[in-house]
Amino acid sequence: MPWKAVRDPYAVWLSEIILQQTRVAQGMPYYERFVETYPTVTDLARAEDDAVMKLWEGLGYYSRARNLLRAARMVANDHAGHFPDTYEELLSLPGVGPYTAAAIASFAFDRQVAVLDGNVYRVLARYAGDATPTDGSRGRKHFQDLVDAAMGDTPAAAFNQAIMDFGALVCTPRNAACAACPLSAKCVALNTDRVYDLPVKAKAVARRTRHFHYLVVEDRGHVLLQQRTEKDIWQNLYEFPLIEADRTALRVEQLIALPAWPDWLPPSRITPEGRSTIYRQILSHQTILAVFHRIKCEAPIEFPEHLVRVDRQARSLYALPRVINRYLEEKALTLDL
DNA sequence: AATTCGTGGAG
DNA sequence: TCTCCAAGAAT
Repeated sequence: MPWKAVRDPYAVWLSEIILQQTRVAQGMPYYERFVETYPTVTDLARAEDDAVMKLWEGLGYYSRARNLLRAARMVANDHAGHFPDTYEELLSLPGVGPYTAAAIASFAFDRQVAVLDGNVYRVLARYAGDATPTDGSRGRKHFQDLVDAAMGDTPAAAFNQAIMDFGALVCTPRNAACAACPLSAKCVALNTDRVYDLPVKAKAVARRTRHFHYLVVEDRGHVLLQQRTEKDIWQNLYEFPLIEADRTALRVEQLIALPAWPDWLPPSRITPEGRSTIYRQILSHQTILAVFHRIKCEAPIEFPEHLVRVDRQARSLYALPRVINRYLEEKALTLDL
């Protein structure tokens, strides 16, 4: 990884935020773009919210982007552009939790703290044959104790990098390299044939299905977008005006009758121009079924403040959820009709 | 403490 | 198509 030898706290922090719940291959291009666009934390602190969201577009878990900017502004304004160098102070930054604080403290400042991430859970649970559920506060405390003991006085930066690399390259979730593993003789999981039963997670993921009807309102060659502000998915991202319903099998003529139909879009002034196929977007806890309805405005309409009538710069300015971009790409629509 | 927050790759 | 889950954090 390009940042592996780097000790710059900004680079370490940025890469660790990007890699939260994210594969290296997926996060790498984002890291490159961020350091290129914002070489220092001060540069990032001066950025516009929408610009940072746009750079984060497609990476998911967008609270990371919002907290990234909040934290950058705290470092720039409250710490004179210098990252705090202790675990506790790092933990106080928005978006920096126990794992990330330990990673920055050890990699950037040589503090003697051990990281606990998905790799560490897996390596320790297997090696010790430990079936304590890793989700939940009790499991977290337990495995933190184990990794603290395992690290001992070994220099933290080297130990943390090594145990995570070991989990990522040898003791992998599937197809672990047990035959080549230097710990195989003492690995309890291997010697009791439980490698793929560990680690244990107590809870399973439950997904609910939601039905989104997007109104692609074309007004004299432009399109209307609105920002998501509710405490819900995709907060701060932009999307077409949305009507959420209980099913996808609805046409504009039926949507008009719903209470959720926007009052600024009078049915008398529009012409429905057909609906898209159903787009499915799977999130961690939801399945979104989205239908796009093209609607032509016959006469100019007035719309509320929270809507933006986008010109040809739209796609370079506004961060959109993947499902919106997939629709635009498939339709070869650039928003600048 | 339990839920919720995206997206994509692998099997 | 379906499940798992990836250098977790906030609420």
